[in-house]
Amino acid sequence: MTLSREILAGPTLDAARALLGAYLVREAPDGAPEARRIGRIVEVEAYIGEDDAASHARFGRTPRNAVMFGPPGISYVYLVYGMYECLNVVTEPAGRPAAVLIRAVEPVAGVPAMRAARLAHALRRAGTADARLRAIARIGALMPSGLTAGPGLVAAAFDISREDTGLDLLEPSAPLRIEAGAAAVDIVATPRIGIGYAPEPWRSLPWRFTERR
DNA sequence: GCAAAGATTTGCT
DNA sequence: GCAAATCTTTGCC
Repeated sequence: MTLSREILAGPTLDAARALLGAYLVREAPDGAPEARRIGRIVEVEAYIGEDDAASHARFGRTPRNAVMFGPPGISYVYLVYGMYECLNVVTEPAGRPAAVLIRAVEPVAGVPAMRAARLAHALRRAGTADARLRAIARIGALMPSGLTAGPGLVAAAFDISREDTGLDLLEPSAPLRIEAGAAAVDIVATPRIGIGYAPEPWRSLPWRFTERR
């Protein structure tokens, strides 16, 4: 199934599978092609409805999650643990709160820009000179895939923040967008990460999708 | 208004 | 393998 508004408007589990293999694209602020960042989406999680005890929508509509109740294809970015931002793609028709969390991408283009953004993010948090040196060494040594191997890291590498909430990710001219790519073939479903607070059966539902490597 | 907890990542034991 | 870092969001008084 190739990515489209229709897919995102449909069942979120189908949308999540369709997002695997699609490209996350961040246009450079100055439009320089060599600084455009592109990543192939390789790990996602689905959050479906107000009944989903792991979803931000479990409290009903709130100021933070309002966009989840809106139309599909829109971005929802939230701050987690006071430190990292995470990008979601809203799914299902307006009125039904659901989204797909982008947990990891495989860098395709713009690796230097991703590394620079990861470093800038880390340096903003580093208080001491020693911490800054460690960050430079650690991030400088990362393989490209390591730059975007987690939801907070994807956001850091692509300069995604809560200000990016509400964008239409399917709009071809959007500065941050998702483009169709070669669909993932071999998909593995496992329980979602970091939701130990949720009771069963939510905690164990296989709503995390990765591409078998 | 206050307190608790969190869709994570990193560093140290 | 575990705890700290860090601050917003939400529930409750």
